[in-house]
Amino acid sequence: MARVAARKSEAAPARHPRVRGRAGSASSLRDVARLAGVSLPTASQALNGRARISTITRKRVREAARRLRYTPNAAARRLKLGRSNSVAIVPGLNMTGIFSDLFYRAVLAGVGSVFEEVDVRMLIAPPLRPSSSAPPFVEMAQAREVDGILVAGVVEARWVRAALGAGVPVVILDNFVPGVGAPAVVNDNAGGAYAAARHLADLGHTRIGFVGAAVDYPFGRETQEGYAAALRDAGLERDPALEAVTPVDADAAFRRSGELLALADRPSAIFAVTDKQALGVMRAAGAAGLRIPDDLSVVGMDDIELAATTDPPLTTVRIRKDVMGATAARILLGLIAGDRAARPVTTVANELIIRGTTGGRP
Amino acid sequence: MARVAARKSEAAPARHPRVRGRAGSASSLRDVARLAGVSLPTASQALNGRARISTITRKRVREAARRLRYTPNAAARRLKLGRSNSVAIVPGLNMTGIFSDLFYRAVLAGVGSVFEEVDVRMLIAPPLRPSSSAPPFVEMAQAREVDGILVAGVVEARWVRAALGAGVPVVILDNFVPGVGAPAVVNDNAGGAYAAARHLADLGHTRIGFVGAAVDYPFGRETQEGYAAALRDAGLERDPALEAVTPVDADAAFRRSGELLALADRPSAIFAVTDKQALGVMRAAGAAGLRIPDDLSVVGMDDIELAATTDPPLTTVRIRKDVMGATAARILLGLIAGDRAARPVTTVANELIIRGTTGGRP
DNA sequence: AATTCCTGTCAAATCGGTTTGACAAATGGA
DNA sequence: TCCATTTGTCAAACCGATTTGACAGGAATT
Repeated sequence: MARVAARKSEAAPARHPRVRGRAGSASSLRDVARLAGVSLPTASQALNGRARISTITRKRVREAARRLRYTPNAAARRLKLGRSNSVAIVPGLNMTGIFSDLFYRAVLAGVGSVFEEVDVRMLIAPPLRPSSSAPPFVEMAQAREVDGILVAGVVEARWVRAALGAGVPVVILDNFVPGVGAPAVVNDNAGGAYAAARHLADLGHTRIGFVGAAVDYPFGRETQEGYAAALRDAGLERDPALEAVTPVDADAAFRRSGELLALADRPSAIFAVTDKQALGVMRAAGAAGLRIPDDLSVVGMDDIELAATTDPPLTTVRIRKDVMGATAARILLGLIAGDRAARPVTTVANELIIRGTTGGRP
Repeated sequence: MARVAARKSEAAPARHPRVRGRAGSASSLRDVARLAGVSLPTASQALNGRARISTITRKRVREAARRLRYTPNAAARRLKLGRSNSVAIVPGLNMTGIFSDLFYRAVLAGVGSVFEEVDVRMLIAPPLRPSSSAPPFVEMAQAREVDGILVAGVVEARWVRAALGAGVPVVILDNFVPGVGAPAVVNDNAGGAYAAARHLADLGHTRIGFVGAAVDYPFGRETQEGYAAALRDAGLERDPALEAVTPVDADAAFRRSGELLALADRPSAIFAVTDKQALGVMRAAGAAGLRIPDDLSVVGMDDIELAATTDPPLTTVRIRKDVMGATAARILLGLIAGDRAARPVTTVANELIIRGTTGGRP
């Protein structure tokens, strides 16, 4: 029964010499150890530098690793270490996809820069859809496929809880889910709107129009509050006739602001809560024969790329999306590292960018 | 020396009852097997359905798995199976970041839809930078961290070779690297330009201006070729005075096309190779007092979101970025599955979208 | 009743690393 | 010279799954 032994490939040099470089055959630590003439654990230690290894041995192992183009197998390392060194980026319910949303695109640029720096992988999870079954990111948490989860936008509380229950930290971007242990990073919508309206008031405008967004969402509500607070602080009366709520796109804003401008006592300035809407306002001004900023001042919010190239360039409140993203990423890294004391909500301040669409009262 | 045995946790029920549900303690297959009263391999088989397992046992195991919210550990499975079920998306040298580029954003929407469907994870690799050391995606290949790589844009041939050498297939989007075994998916730039110019010729225009891009890149060269071919086929002479090359942005195009329109024998139509440039042309027309399409026809290329909302809406050649992305993804999946016969280059056709900026010759 | 064939289950090996602890050799101190 | 350290290496255990093959016990066949 000579068939018994000969399990270990050590036994005999096999029929063929070892096939190296064949497609699909990465070299393992075992190969490195063999080439360096040391045991497998020694090779591991030599490369990772944890234990007492003689300089000469370490050098031999390093050289062997280099020659074999050795790269540790990611799955093996993850299994042993219990960390995946990667995070999931989850497009929220309000997004059509991570790549299809202008706002999140910018936010994620900030996220990416932070994770790249510390060599953490970013996994794009499939976008959330309303559904009764667990979304993929929950499974990813339970499978320990990721060390942390960053949700961008709207998400159901129970799924966040499920992920946290699996021991995987979650940070929520641009949205706050109360009563769940997940810290959030949001824009200071109220502050931004305040700055915009205040800027117009400071220029001497007394009839300041408002093109807002639906108040059922935090964004719409908060910007309206900021606008109202600015008027109050400037000693101005709010006039419901000057306030409009429209969907967040240029066409809708074009139509509604046209009506505002047709008023006998029309506004001399308009604050639109998004640049897209501001673009619509500008078009409406043109259609009404009003010059900007001489006859009408306009302020937007967001600072989209296009804002700098309109004619005249748009004064706007810049939402620092990259900062939001980077902040969220850093908080998540902290939680992964074991921090327990993350603030429930971190608010990122805006920046007023004064360009050419605002001027003194005519 | 009673300390000897008692390694296996089976031995004694320890001081505390098993801590389940503690944060960070996912349940393993061992837990499931124990709860179901079967051995570990039996549990595995029961869940994966490969072998002969009695219905009753299978049911018991399934139930146990459900109760424990068992999800197989991703790293363990990957290690054993030798596949990671994920692919890397690599932003090419010409991109500032995967999220910062309008073009690739759209392409990646298509990529994402395909991979989501088959439950393959998408890893965003750090953007390439010119450097002598191996970019991250090569290491990811060598570490078998991904099963395949999708490069979007410009990439150095040697790094592609390195990844292929590690046995990981690569597909290149929007660029072709000759002499490397990586299939490419590109847009039919020449065909699109041909369609645009031909459309103008068919409308009766004989002096058709061209606002192109630098010919050192394939895009610039191919669109110019398409334009030239269309004129030739329509029996028109090319006039160098009507052809301009500008950076791909609205301002540059605005200036250069202004010069074209100032010519005594000005063009009655202009084809700009990108929508951004076409926007500049439209502005130049406005500045020169020319009405569109009555005095000047304009065609762009790309079909950016904005194109549909200009005044009048822009006639353009739609680059089907989502199709490009989906095609590349499918080819990559094929290669991962073992296909050997992928076409070196797959060209995706464009679509002429006729809107309001083109009309018959004045 | 003896033999063959299924069925259902499990022990053991494996994927490729990391880490603990044992041990031999070299060094230092008395 | 002898004992106590220190230093360098390796054997073995482990992470959490999958898969092969051995082995009982029951059913079917002769």
